[in-house]
Amino acid sequence: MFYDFKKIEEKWQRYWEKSSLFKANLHPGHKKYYLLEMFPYPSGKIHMGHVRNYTIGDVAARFKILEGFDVMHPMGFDAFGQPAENAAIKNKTKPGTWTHKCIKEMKSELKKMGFSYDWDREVSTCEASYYKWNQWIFLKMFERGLAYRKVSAVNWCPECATTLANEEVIDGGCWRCHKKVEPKDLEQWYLKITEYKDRLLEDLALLKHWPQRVLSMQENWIGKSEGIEIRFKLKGSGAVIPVFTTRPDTIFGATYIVLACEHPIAKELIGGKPQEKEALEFIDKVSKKSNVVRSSSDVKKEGIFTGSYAVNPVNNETIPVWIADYVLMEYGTGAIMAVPTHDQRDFLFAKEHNLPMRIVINPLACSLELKAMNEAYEGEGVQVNSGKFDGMPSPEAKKQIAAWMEKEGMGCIKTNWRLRDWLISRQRYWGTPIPVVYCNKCGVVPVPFKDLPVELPKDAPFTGEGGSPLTKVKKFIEAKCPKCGGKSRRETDTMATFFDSSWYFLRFCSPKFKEAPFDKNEVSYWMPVDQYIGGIEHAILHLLYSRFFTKFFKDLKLVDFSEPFQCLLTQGMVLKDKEVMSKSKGNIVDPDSIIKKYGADTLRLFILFAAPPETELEWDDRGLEGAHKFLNRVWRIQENLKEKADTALVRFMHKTIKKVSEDFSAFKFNTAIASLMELTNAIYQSGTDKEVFLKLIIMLSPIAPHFCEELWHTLGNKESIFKSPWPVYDHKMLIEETVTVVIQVNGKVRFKIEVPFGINQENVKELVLADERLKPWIQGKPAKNIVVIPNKLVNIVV
RNA sequence: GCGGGGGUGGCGGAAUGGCAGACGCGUCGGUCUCAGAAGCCGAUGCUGCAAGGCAUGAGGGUUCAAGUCCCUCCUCCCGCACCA
Repeated sequence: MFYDFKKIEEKWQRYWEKSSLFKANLHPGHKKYYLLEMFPYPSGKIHMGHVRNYTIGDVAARFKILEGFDVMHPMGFDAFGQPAENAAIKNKTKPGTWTHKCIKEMKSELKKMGFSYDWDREVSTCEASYYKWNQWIFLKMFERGLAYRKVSAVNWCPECATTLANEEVIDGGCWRCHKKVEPKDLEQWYLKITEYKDRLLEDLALLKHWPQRVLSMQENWIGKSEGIEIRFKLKGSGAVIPVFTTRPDTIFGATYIVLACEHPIAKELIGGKPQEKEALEFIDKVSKKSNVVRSSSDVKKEGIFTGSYAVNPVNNETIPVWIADYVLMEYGTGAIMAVPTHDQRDFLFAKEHNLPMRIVINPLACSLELKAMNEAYEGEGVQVNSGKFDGMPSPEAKKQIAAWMEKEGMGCIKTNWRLRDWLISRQRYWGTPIPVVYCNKCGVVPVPFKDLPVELPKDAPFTGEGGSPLTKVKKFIEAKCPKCGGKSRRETDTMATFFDSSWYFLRFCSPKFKEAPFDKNEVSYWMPVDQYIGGIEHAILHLLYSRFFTKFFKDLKLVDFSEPFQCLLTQGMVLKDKEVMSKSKGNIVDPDSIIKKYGADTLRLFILFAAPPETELEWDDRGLEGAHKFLNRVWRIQENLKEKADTALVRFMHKTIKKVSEDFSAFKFNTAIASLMELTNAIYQSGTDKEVFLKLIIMLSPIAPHFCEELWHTLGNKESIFKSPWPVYDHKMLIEETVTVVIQVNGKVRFKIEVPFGINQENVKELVLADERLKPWIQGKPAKNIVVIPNKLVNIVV
């Protein structure tokens, strides 16, 4: 009664592996298709998120195979990272041992899903044969000044006892453990991603097939803002405070200056002033507040007068200099010019502290009155109180004032960016060693290329006590300086794991290549990735870093494209009871248990049918049973095949081929499945022959591959179903003999008529007007207008 | 605040400006059965006895025709954010 999914799935998984069906081969002149899903961290078990991500990818890959493409569909493991160290401490094992065990387990789970990976290309980032090239890339960057060391206040996660990149800090907390991140002064390695900021921003325009959401997130993150840096001279000393603004049109309304508490000149300014003690206390108080508290916008803006004054260069006005908590040292110059009338934050601050205001822009419709204002006017308008710019529209004044100020030497036009250089040092063991040594004589010395890889020592102690285990391995630390041969100390920090994943898609093209990170020929054949699929959580970090690396390789002339991923699909999350599945919520559905109960094909079918790929998917046990029921329904058809299918069914099949082909190409798997269900329903109505049934099976095969392969062979085929061509539809068969035309009166559907396909407009009109059913609706009134949409609809307006 | 994406039956979700709710789940009914399960067949937006009327977050507009296009507003989700 039920098909034996367990037997079938194991059988075909073995068959596919033995016949190397999914081995990607390079055939110059063929159409290639590189399909990539984000490789997983090997935690040991796959979860529903993986199942969804990889099922979407697998269907796309198998569809392209059937369409005759050379498909490369590789898989590997993002194998470095902290969980392995935690596991090593907990289980008294080694991170490597634990990781390899997890990879083995995870691979076996992936295989149970029947994914069409070319396992010959598997890479794991924790192998020296892989991370050697991380080090190679790092050294190439070092050569070009793109990898450098600097001391700065870094994001420190006390829980993970390591530093974090800006991108890894989310809401002030660590992206992994969510603990509050603290500032800490450390000398660390950075990658100069800011050198590529313009290209990273501009080339977003090339990514026509990326989701708008991801593009705008990247744009936000890079954060370009154009304006002018204005030089305000201090009254007395004549020292200059530079101030960045995007609103030069408001400069004549700048009535005071505000410094960030951390501004280097702040303490200098208050020195010897009557309010010195109070001001120092204020600075101290603010510095103790966390960034999260400081940046919540509903908090009252606090500040204190420094006792010093500056001069507004455009009108030589003397204006006070304040210190306040609402100005950030990290952005711009750490000092702002305050225009309370045209900036809401300045407005609130000025009201609070009784500071002067002046209107310099009037809205087009009315005139502002200082006394009547209860918020700042931030819109466009016409300049007033702005010297020779009075009467000019403010957008024009924005440009002209900036140009004039630059000419007069009052400031310079400048672009500010939010993007910061990428901090890659991590105080961890399970990562790629940064290939440098520190020599007392020669300073920072890179390890020569010929000495790569710098291998991770296998015998580091895992005690769970603070600090990286690498700092305790004497043999590793003690090194010979490559320059002078003298005693030197090896770098014990390792690279952030996002380094590893920033180029793995290139390694897949030639996973065993020994001369370079990748073989240029293979890469020029397979790259760029035609379709990349993964979670939205990587919208910034991983995708931005991968784009950066690709541009770097282009500059090295190792690749000839600027963007690594042509099309991007970000699949939605799998929810249970409207919440993300998680251990802490206890709402996890384990894929393995579903495979045992219903088989992988049912799981694949359900997960594709329940929602479009991009949207969230609500897990539903009953929907899963429905999917299983459908497969059984298809299974039963083979027992009752007819000699010859009806013409109507054959026509419907051609329509289905068209619809499913289009839907698969557009990743609309849910509606493709709906069409296949309709065809199945039609077969149940009229019966079918083998020909039609085999076409149905081929169309279903990317989704339920084991199931379809079994039916395919049962019906007498010898080769794999994935060696057969994708069905083509016959245009002629799409044309029906008769069509149903909807008759509307005044836009409302009243009845329908059957007419021959392609009947001319006049004839349809005649038929309709003569129809008895029309009479009650028009009551003898003459038709004002008759709209005929051929083969579809007639609308009579009376 | 800025940027992006949504809001359609009891539920998941369909609809190149042309029959709103495909397909599935659920529910109800029938068939088969000693009985049940599984199959199979049918019904299922709301309202109304019916003819019909009303329905795509709210309100306006364009159009012969609007879930779809335009305007105003409400609301939810995501990202960035005292970013000057």
